[in-house]
Amino acid sequence: MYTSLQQAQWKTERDYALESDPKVSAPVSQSMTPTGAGGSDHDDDGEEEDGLPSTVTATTAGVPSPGTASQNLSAQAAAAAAAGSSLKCLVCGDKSSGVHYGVLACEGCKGFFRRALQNVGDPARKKCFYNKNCDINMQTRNRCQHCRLQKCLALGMSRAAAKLGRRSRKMREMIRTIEDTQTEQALHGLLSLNAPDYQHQQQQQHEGDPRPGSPEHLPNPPLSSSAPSVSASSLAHLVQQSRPNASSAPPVGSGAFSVHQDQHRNNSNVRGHRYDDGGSGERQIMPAHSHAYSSSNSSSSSTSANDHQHQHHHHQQQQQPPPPAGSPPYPYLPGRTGAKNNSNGQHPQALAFSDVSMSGAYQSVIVPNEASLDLRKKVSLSAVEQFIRSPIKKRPYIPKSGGAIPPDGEPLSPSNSPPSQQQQPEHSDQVSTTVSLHQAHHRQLVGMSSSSSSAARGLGATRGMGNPLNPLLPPRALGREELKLTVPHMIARLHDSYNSTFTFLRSKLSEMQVRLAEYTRLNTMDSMIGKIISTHLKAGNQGGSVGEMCWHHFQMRLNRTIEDVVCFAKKIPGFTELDQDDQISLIKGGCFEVACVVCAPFIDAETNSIFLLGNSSIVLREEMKCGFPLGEHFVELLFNLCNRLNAFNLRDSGKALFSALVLISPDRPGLKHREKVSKLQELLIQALQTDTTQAHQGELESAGLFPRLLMSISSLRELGVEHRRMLESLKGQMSFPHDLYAETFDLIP
DNA sequence: AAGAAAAGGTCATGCT
DNA sequence: AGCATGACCTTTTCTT
Repeated sequence: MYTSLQQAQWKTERDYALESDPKVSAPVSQSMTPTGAGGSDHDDDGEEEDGLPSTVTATTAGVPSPGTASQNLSAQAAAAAAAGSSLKCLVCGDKSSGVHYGVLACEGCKGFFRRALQNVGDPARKKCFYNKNCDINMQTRNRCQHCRLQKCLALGMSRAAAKLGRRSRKMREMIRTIEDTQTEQALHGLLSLNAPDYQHQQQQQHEGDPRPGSPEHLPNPPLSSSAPSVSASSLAHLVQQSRPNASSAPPVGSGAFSVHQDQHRNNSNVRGHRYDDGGSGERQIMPAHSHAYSSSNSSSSSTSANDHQHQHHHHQQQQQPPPPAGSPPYPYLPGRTGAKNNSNGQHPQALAFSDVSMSGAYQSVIVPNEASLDLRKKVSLSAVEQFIRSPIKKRPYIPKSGGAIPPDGEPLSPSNSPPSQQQQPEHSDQVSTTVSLHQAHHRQLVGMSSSSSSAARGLGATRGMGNPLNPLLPPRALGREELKLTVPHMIARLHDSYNSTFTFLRSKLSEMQVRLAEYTRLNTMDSMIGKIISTHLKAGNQGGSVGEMCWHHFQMRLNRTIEDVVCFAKKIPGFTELDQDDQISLIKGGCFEVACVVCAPFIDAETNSIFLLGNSSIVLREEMKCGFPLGEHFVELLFNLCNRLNAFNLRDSGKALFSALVLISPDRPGLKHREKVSKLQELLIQALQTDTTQAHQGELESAGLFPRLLMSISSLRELGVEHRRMLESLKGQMSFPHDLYAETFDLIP
């Protein structure tokens, strides 16, 4: 589909001119002269740095195929009509030409990101001259390379993620059925994880080129390794022990929870040694993980992106307030792309995010004037356009967040239109999206099969529907059991469960803040003193490297969190109704990833450090890398992903729903009844979307939050794969003293 | 084997 | 002149 679509979208003014004459279907011959100079070595940098082999294209001075272009253009009209949609670039809102580097992107952003990967250009230009929160849309995308790149990365663009872009037609259709265009992009990673071909892909990775440190080519641990060996395991015991009567739904409310929790805690105490954190009596932190930008297999992007960031920050350090060391948190928060009217009255970029169009029926809403979208070449630009178009530096750009007055009296940019105006389209579209999801759910409830076009129909039918706050309630009376599986119930229940389960968060986060303040103050006084004290603070680290100390705390925290995850999982409505072996499979498969979500706040982007709960010490990223058995790459992924998750600024309810969604994945190995898990997952998706829409209503950052969350699931998965892979390689070389951890990850010899 | 999809290359264009 | 951009192209990889 994308082929025809992209053909339809590659229109320059020349094409429009040609189209005006229907007889002229062939493009002006622009014979590409293959210079043969090709053989670009650009990728070499990235490959060395990020450990990712780039796809080296053999540039055989190709023979231009004259027929191709003609065929392309002659098919344009039909293709456009058939496609019936105008997919938007998630970065800038321009017309997308397909999925590039894992993200629906236009040719411009594709090329931009490619050059970024190739590390082409002056790094100084990658600097943001504003507040690192520049709005990126079609008109402004050339103003700030830094923010554009950051947005690309935040959306999950990476060389490695590109592989997720190739999926079967069947898969693509399935995705489209489920969601609107924008969310489809976000679901991309999630659903592809569920797809059989994902596992196949993992198998291939396992068998494939094992390049150390390169998740893209990591030999994954055998999938069977994560399949549950249920019988008599302590994990199974945990699940069984506090398992509520499967025949009766667990009551909503803390009472029932506390019983389970108590059981759970008591049980923990029995294995008290596992929680011994060196005498502090505190639970330790388990570092989470991540990836500041790339989604899946982000390694490649992460590296090359890091390269950029490092260069970028090197420059910044000379001219601007010191940025955080290493990869800073992505400053471009989702919502910075809020709807705005640009000077041409063209469509606000936010529409790219809120583009719910699945069919041509909505295209007009998204792209009122196609021709106006073509901004390049030979078009005489208006003064305003020229102002907007001219790139980097000279432009006095007014960042949205600051709301500052333009430095030299320029008129306010369109980005400064009142929030109410900006958010209106976003909100309404989100509502529509939500409604379409609800309808899909309802179809399931009533046993209807969904067709590929049903989403679009549903969307059309419900556009403008009222009551945005409760669009998900099924329009029919529900039985008691069904009532339990409604979105509002799910949100309320999980919110409670999250807070009652991960009780260490509040106190430990406060402690972390105190430590961080102390740490920052000392570092400000004197970096050397700070370093010394930092090292001193790492008490209990006797002899070994900081990385080894982190490893100790990492295992303890994870060991403990696995229990919490079991507890939390059982409070997910519908979870205990799953097959018991499936419950264990889900927990085994997802506990690490949930732990990452829960513990992400203990990574601080500003200081680029992690807070160890066990001894309350602050450890810098670089310090942790030294001797950490899971490898430097793992630490990189961990920090980047945590920073990315933290940037979402999720409320507790959002974290709870997101954690649950991470856990309830029908692709986990060993599942017997995937369809049941799949249904539960779908409900969680709806709940998460509803919650993020409502909880972040009115926040500029909320635009695109939901899709970004979904996309980050693939990053989490990637980190989980890396975690298992590294454990596999360590298996025979060290002992794992924490039983639950060892059992969960099949480390027991 | 054919077709689809995406990566990567080339170069006209416009800006500094 | 040098550089960034993006439209259009070929090549490669994957799916059917």
